[in-house]
Amino acid sequence: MRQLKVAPILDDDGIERALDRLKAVVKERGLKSSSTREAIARAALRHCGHFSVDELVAELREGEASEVHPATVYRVLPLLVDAGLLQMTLVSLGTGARYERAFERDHHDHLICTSCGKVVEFEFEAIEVLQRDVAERFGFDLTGQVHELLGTCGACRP
Amino acid sequence: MRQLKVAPILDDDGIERALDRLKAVVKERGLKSSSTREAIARAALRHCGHFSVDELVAELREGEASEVHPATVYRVLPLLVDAGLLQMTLVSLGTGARYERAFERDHHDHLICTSCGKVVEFEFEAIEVLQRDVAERFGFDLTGQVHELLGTCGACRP
DNA sequence: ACCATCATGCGAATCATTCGCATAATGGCG
DNA sequence: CGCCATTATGCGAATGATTCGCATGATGGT
Repeated sequence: MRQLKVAPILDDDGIERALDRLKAVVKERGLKSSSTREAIARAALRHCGHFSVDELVAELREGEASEVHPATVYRVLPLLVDAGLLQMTLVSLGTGARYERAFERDHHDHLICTSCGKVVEFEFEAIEVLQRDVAERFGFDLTGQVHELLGTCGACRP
Repeated sequence: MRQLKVAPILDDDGIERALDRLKAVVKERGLKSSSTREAIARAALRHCGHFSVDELVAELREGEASEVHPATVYRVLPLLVDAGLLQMTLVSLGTGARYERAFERDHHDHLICTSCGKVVEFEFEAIEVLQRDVAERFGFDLTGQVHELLGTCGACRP
């Protein structure tokens, strides 16, 4: 088990690789390219931590795509998830979806303090092995998972 | 690891024990008793599987509490969760909260087919041990968790 | 019984997300 | 290179779950 540092920034080459992957998915589905979608992908990939749709929209408006409409972002994000660029996280907090980069990044789970909101990211291969065992045992093809541990951190306890 | 059958019905004695626990929490927080809250608790505890807020409201309207307002149910459910009578589940499906009984029931996780919606409940002590390890390692007091495995079941694959 | 406090019903308000539609961009094909 | 079918986008309205504010009713300690 190990705690993960903040995810390293994805360098320019990494971004290109991610966009290539996106293009592949776009082609495979018979979709068309679009600069807005690419801008959304770039803005999302820039992030090191978790971000909300609103934050992403705000950043895009400041920068490359001053006209993006939230609806468009809502339409594009699932595609980025399918392409493996992002994953949805912190579902258990309930207040709107949050995303984080999944491309070229170790898979990890979250430990969340329900009192102060602190989030610890950890990677624990042993758990993943067991998860795969479960899926196999029941004949499932594992495609995703939500695994969030909720509790009270040391600082929030008397 | 073992698959769980449908949860057994909680018998009358069990329901009384659950209500006692609820009363204890109510007292401890300086709240007051109420027949509506008890009716909501009873209706919720009757369920063997997962249920939505709407379903619960509908049942209450048919039965013991024909006047309950959804807002009240929304207010009461978190208390029942805190008291350990219920837990929120199937968060990853996204469409509104679902609950299930947690009182006098083995803890378990869910394996969900994203294609047909089938849900397999399983209990896997080894995973829980590791979860506790993680919490301890980071100084957290574990109070809850969301653990849902998503995939495609055998029947939904070619 | 009295009174402060909590619980409830109700409808309006919120908030994230989705939809419908009109318009713009894209890409394959002639 | 330009046409046409198809996809992408912006926009604002619609949705759907959940929450809020408030007036009224129930509860429990004194």
